[in-house]
Amino acid sequence: MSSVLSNLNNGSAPGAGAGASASGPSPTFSPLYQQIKALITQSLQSGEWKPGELIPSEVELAARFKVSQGTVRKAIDELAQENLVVRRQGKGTFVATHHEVRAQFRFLRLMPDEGEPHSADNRVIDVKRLRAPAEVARLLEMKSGDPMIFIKRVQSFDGVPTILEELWLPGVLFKGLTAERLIEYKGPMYGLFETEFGTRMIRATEQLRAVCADEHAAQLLEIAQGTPLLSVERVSFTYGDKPVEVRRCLYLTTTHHYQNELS
Amino acid sequence: MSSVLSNLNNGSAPGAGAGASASGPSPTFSPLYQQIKALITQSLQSGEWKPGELIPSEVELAARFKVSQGTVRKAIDELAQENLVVRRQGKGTFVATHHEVRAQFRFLRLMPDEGEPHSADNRVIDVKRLRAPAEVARLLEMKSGDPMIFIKRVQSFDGVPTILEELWLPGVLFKGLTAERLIEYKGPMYGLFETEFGTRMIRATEQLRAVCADEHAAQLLEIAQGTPLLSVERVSFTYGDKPVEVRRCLYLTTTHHYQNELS
DNA sequence: CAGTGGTCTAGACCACTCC
DNA sequence: GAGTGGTCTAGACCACTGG
Repeated sequence: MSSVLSNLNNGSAPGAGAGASASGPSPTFSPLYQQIKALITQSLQSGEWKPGELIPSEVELAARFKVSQGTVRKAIDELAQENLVVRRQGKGTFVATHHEVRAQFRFLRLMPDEGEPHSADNRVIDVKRLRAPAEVARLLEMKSGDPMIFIKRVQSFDGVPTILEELWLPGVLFKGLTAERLIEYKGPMYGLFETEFGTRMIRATEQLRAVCADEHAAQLLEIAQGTPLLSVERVSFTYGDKPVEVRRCLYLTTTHHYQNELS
Repeated sequence: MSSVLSNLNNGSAPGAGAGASASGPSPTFSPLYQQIKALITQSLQSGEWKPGELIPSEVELAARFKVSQGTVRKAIDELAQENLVVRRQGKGTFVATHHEVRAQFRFLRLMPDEGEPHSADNRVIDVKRLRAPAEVARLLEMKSGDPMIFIKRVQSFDGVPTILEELWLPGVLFKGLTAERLIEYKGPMYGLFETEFGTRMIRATEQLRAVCADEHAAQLLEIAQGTPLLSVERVSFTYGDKPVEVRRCLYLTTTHHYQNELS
């Protein structure tokens, strides 16, 4: 009947209301739409519906979960708001993907002071297999010394080197990742991760600081040592709030700036 | 009857649906709940309900606007999401205010690298009446030379000068603002603006860059000239997306960082 | 206890998209 | 036209808050 959900609709009329009922000392309850949301998220995570694909319609999901369309709708509303899915009127609801202009700029806040953002051209400096340093391991909730993939690259805009990035990825999740794959791949790196390695970045936290370019950074960015740079340390998370990427970026902010909205 | 709204409910059954009907070449339509949202926003802006106060209940608003409670609910949902209003179950819906811990950190993203954020102590350096420079006027959609209030202050954490700010405010809106008022006032500056001058900051945009401390900044922050600083240029907006503050901050990021969420 | 927001349902009509 | 998400209603029960 009521599937696995803690819904208690039986015979009688409409009106349900989740929450505790008379029976059972069950400790925690969550609203029905939250449970639906969790179920849908599971299907997304498991790859039952892949990025870019259409998910079942609201009516179909309502039937599957034996709840009203309104409840499914509220669940999907929240998923859409968290950018896990995208609603398109008349078409349906799609799994979000990093292969869209739309999603690109959520994770790249560096904008030119004037004019529209150009696409960067990427120069891969290095791709190595390394052991996780203590700090990286801590941030990714792994053990120090676990196998990792380390990537260093420089991004240029209009031929001007502007971003120097160093990434750490869990070796287990990104086994076949090589410099060649990175170089030949067209499009955003998170798109590559998503389609080739089945790991989709959902959200990230960043810590920003102003620092001076050391000799190494100065050389790669072709600037004077001591030039002020914007340091951005990012931790990215996939489904289930699992951290899967540590990234340390240095942005040259002479003709660009980091754009942020406080709302 | 149907008030001022473009709702077309008459006699018949339930089910309404906004949008164009047979009559009239009316060009633009917006959903009912958007119109309700706009009306509520007007009441907030006009000061009919002041920050911290309780607004009428959903049922009361539904009656007033002659729509269903669900429609009012959707309008308020969006207002809550935009932080214009705060819902409290069992109590009611309140006008958001800057006099809450909750609201403080939305507009101050600088966090200590370790430990909990302390409250800053503020040292007002200067409060002047000036004419708007071209750049400030442009950002605030005013005319170059319009009367402005200029504020310069330094904020310290644990006795360490960390933030140097320069603010520009429209003189018309902040007439009675003096150094004394700023100094004697306890609590967040946006709280002062809200209660004393009736201008509530709703959202802001920030542009971040890494720069070097010039002589002036170095002196006030008690650091060496050339120290890298995080430059944050903010424009704040009040109701109706009207820009009412330009702020240029310099953050010392040796023991603090600018925290950001990408989601 | 009454009043508030929070959840859930069922059913209606709408605008949009694609065939 | 059929199918999708988007809006709207009316009514039910719930959890939480306060007197």
